[in-house]
Amino acid sequence: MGPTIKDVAKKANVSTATVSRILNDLPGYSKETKEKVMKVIEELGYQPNAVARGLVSKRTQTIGVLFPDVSSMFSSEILNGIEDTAHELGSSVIVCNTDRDGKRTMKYLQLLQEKRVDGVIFTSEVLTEEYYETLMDMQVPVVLVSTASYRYPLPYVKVDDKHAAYTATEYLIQNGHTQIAMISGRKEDPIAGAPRVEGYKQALSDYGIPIHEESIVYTDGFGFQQGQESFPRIAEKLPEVTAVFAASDEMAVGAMSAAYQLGIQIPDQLSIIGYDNLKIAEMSIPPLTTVAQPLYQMGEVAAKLLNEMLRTGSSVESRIMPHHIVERCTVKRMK
Amino acid sequence: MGPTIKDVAKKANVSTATVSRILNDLPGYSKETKEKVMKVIEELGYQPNAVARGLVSKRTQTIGVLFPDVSSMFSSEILNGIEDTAHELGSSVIVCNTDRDGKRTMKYLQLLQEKRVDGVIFTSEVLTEEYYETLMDMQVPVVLVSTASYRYPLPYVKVDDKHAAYTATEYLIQNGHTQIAMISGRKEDPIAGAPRVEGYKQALSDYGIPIHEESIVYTDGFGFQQGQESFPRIAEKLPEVTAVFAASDEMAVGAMSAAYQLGIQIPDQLSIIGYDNLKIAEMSIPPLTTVAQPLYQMGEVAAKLLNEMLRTGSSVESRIMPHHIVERCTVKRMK
DNA sequence: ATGAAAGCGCTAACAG
DNA sequence: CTGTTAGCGCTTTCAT
Repeated sequence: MGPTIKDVAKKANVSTATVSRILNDLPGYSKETKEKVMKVIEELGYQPNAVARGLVSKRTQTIGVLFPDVSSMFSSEILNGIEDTAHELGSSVIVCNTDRDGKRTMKYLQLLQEKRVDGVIFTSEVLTEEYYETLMDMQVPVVLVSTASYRYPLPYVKVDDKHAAYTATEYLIQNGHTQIAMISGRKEDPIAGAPRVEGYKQALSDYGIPIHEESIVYTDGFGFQQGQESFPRIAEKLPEVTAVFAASDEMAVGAMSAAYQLGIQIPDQLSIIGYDNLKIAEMSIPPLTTVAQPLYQMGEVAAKLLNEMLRTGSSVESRIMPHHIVERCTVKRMK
Repeated sequence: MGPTIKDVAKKANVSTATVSRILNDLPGYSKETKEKVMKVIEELGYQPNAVARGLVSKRTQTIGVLFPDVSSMFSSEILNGIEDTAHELGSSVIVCNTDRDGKRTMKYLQLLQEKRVDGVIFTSEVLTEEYYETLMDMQVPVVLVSTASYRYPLPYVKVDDKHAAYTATEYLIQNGHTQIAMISGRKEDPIAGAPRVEGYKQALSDYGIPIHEESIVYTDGFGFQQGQESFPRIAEKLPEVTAVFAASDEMAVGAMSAAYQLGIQIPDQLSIIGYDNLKIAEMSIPPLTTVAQPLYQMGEVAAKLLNEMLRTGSSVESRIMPHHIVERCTVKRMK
C-alpha cells in the first residue's frame, strides 16, 4: 500500500500528531516544520486515507441520493445539481437507483447506513413510513426533492405543483383557449398527480370555464408512452378541444407524436403545453412550450440545505422553488 | 451512536471475534451461538460499520465513475447499467462529473484515491497521460467505457466506431441513397470523431460512391445545437444530398429541427440516420432511425469486468460491443 | 468452537 | 510548538 501518516512522520522526524495538524490545518506547529513535512509528503506522494479519517471523525464526506430512475432526464438533471454542489462543498455522492421498488429502496437505505453517509437526499417518490423509520434510525439529515411528506417533518425542495399546473393552464386560457384537456399522471400520486389536476381545475374555475371530468385522462405514469397512448383518447372523444396540458414533458412529447400520426398539426390545430422543461422540450418538433421546474437548482439547493444541516446540526426550512413558463412553439394564440 | 460489535459481543456473552465470524460467515462457531448472536443483533438493531470494515479489509465496496456530463442521456444510460450491476455485485458507485475539465478530473481522481475506492470506470473522454499516471498510482483496476487508449494498456468496452459508422452509411446506401452527407463531431476526437468519418468514407468507397470532403461538416461537439447549426450549411451547399448521417442522435435531432424550420420534410425530402439510440431517438418526430450502441449493457459489462479484475487480481480482455441499426422512420427507401 | 490481542490509518485529548 | 497515547469499529492471527 501507499505511505501512511506514520511514514511521513518518521521521515520528517515529527510525530503523527503534528502531521495530522498540518494536514487539517489546526494550530500548533512552526512554519519550518510545516515546510519540512509538506516536502516529505510531496516526496512520498502521500495521500491521506479518508476511510481511516472517517472512522474517527464520524464524517465520511459522502452523501447518498436515491432516485426512482437515474437514467431519466428528470433525475439526471437533479443529480447534476446535487453533484456539482456536493463536490464544491467537499462531498462525494453515492447514487442509488431504487427502480421505484420498496425492497430495493430499503436495501439501499440500509447500505447507506452501513457506509455511514453523512446525509441523504430522497427524490421523487412518496416517503413511506418504513423509509421514514429507517431514515430516522440513521440519525443523519435528510432532504426531500421533488416530493414532500405531510406526515413527517422533513425539509423538502420542490415547486408548488398545484400552482405550476395553474400557471400552465392559465397560460393556455390567456392565449384564448377554453376547451382544454389534461393528460395527468396517476390519480393517486399525492405529489405529481392530484395537485396538478387541482391546479388545472382551479384555473378553469377561476376563469369561469366549466370543468368536465371527461377532459382529464389519467395514466399510470409520466412517460412518453403514457402520453402517446392517451392522446388518441382525447382526440377522439373531445374533438372540440383546442389545447392540452400534459403533466410532464415526456407525456407532452408522446402526445405530439401521437398527434403527428393522426395528422394533427401542432400548434395550428392543437396547442400543447408540458411540464418540467427537460432537455427534450427544446429538442422536440416543434419546440415545446412548458412550465419549467428548476431541476438543476433544486439539486443544488438540496445539497446546500443538507450541508447546512450538517454544519449547524439544526433543521432547515423547506423551499418552494419558482416555476415559470418557457414559451416555445406549441401553443397557438387563438382569436 | 448505534451499537457496535462490542455491544453485541458483550450482550451475547461471546467475543467480538465470534460475532465477526458470524457476520462474515466464516467457520468457527456452533449453531447455538450463532442463533444467540443473531438474536442480539436483532434486538440491538446492530448495523455493521462499513467504514471500520473498510479500514482493515482494504476494500470499500465502492467504485468511482467519471463522466464528462452526468446529465446527458448518453451518460445516464451508461450510469444506469453500471449502477444496477455494481449494486448486484455488492458495491456502491460514486459519480463524478468532470465537466470535461482536466483540473476537475484530476481532483476527482485524487478524491477517489483518498476514499480508497476499489476501482474506477472512466467514460467517454480521452485518457491523458496525467490521468493515466494517477490512475496507476491508485493501484486499482480501471476500465474504460466508450473510449479507449492505444498508448496505455487498459481494458475498454465500446463499440467499434468505424464499423458502426460504416454500417449506418451502408444502410443509407442500401436504401438507394448515393448523395450522402455527414455531420461529424470534432475532427480531432480520436474516438468518436475520426473513426466515424473513416467508417463513412469506407462505406462510400466500398460501394463505389465518390467521396467529397465538402460533404462532411465538422462541429465542435455532439449536441443538439451542433446538429441544428450545421444542417443549414449542408442544405445550402449540397442541395443534391438525399441523406445525412449524423454522428450522434442529438445532432441528428438538431438537424431535423433545422430541417423543419427550413420546411424540409423528413424523410420525404431528406433521410437522416443517427448514432447512439438514445431515448430521444424514439421520441422524435418522426422517430429516428439510428445505429444503436448498447449503452446500458456497456455499463453493465464494465462493472462486471471491474468486478472480475477485483476478484481475480488479473487483467481482462477489452470488449467490442455489438451495434445494430434500429429502423424507425427517418430513412426513405429510394427508387 | 471460542477468546485475547494486535493492528488498519487517523484524530484528539493531554502532557510537556 | 510538539509528542504520547488512547481509541474509532472491525478483522484476523494465534492460542486455548
